[in-house]
Amino acid sequence: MAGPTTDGRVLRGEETRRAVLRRAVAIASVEGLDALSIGRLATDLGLSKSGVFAGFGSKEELQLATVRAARRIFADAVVAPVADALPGLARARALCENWLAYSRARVFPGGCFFYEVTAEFDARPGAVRDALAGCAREWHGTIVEALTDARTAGALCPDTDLGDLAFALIAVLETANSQAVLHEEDVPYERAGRLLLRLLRAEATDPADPALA
Amino acid sequence: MAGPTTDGRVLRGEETRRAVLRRAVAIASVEGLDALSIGRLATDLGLSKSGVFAGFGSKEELQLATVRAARRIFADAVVAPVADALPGLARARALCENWLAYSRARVFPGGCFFYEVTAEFDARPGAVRDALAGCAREWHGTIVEALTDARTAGALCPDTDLGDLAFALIAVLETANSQAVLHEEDVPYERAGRLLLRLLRAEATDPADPALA
DNA sequence: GAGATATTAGCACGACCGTTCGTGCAGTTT
DNA sequence: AAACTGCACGAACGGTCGTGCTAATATCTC
Repeated sequence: MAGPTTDGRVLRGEETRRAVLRRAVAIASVEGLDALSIGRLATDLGLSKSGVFAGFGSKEELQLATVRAARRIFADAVVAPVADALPGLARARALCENWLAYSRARVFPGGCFFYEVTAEFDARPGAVRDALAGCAREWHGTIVEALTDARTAGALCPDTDLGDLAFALIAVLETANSQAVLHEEDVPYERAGRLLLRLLRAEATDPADPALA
Repeated sequence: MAGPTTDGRVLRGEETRRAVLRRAVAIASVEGLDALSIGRLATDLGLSKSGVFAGFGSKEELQLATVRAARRIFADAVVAPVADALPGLARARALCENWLAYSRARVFPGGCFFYEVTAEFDARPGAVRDALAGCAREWHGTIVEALTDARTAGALCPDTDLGDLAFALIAVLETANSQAVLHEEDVPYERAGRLLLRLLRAEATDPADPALA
């Protein structure tokens, strides 16, 4: 019945949960989800260990909540802004450019949260891995969707393998992030920008398409 | 003056060190270098904690030794076999194909050791990060060297940016590993195989070069 | 043989881990 | 005003962590 709760107690609770998660995504992007410790979060935020624990119920639930929080931040930074862009090729390119900007700006201090954390959990079955696999599929799907629109609109060759193209785009993005963070330099982002355009132009019906300017 | 030691005591020591590292690289490729614990290694191998500790002197030295051990395994699996291949384009391609086979065969149970561990440490300054950055540069250099030979031999366009090309090849390899491990499927390896050839052909003077068959 | 040396074991330490419990307090409901 | 609800607290639990010590045990040198 009641809409969003106005109970001051639960509102305060949600606020501390948010504060914990804000700190958690930052730590995890640098040191991984395993390095999240309840005691450390509590100390950092001036809370009690048991208070932090109670807000999530278990370490794994804290990790899952952290993944969800990161997903939201990523969506806001990378996906949401392309709503303005035209569908199709322009939107696909905007997604990639936004991604590079998101990594470059260190929206998460350790670079892309999902790069760090997926490498950490990709070989460890469990709820966290499943959640991360879901995020990866979602992002992959977002790109494929934009590419599909582009092909439907006639901007991409009809026989282009969209799965391969999306794979290649994502590969360029993630590697740019990885090398830029590891070596602390910007060159990888410049390489990625060039390669992105080449990959799209190679499949475009009109290499001089204004969306690829 | 004695060459390689024949002292049975140090030989035994080296053997247990090797045993520890064999286990360590396997664990680290799945769970990361932070998940390496001296007590766990000791239990797994039926040794005492202090025995394992004494063989390395500190946790960080154990991590560094693990990286060195992984580097050796990688070099043996991926780089060494291409000595037979002709230099140039054929060798560049062989490096990439060997890399895919190395990931696919799970030479390390968690997929590529360096993918896992580099993501873990890329944003954490320290000796481990430096060692990993060195390995990355070395691998990057190996590819660029092969590509340079190929261009010198006239197999690649003279104006090809070899850095960009090496970046793209590595991007495809690492992403294949990442997605294959995360989703437990083989499709990424097939995509990578196709994309590899496309990338090389796009820069080749003769797209029908037998090295790209 | 005796004695030097290098690898391993046993044990203890302080610190931190995730988790559980009982309690206090602020806000809501009646 | 009284009863109830939900968040946060402090203290404590059993474990594991990395790291020091001090023996014990092989192996080498003489």
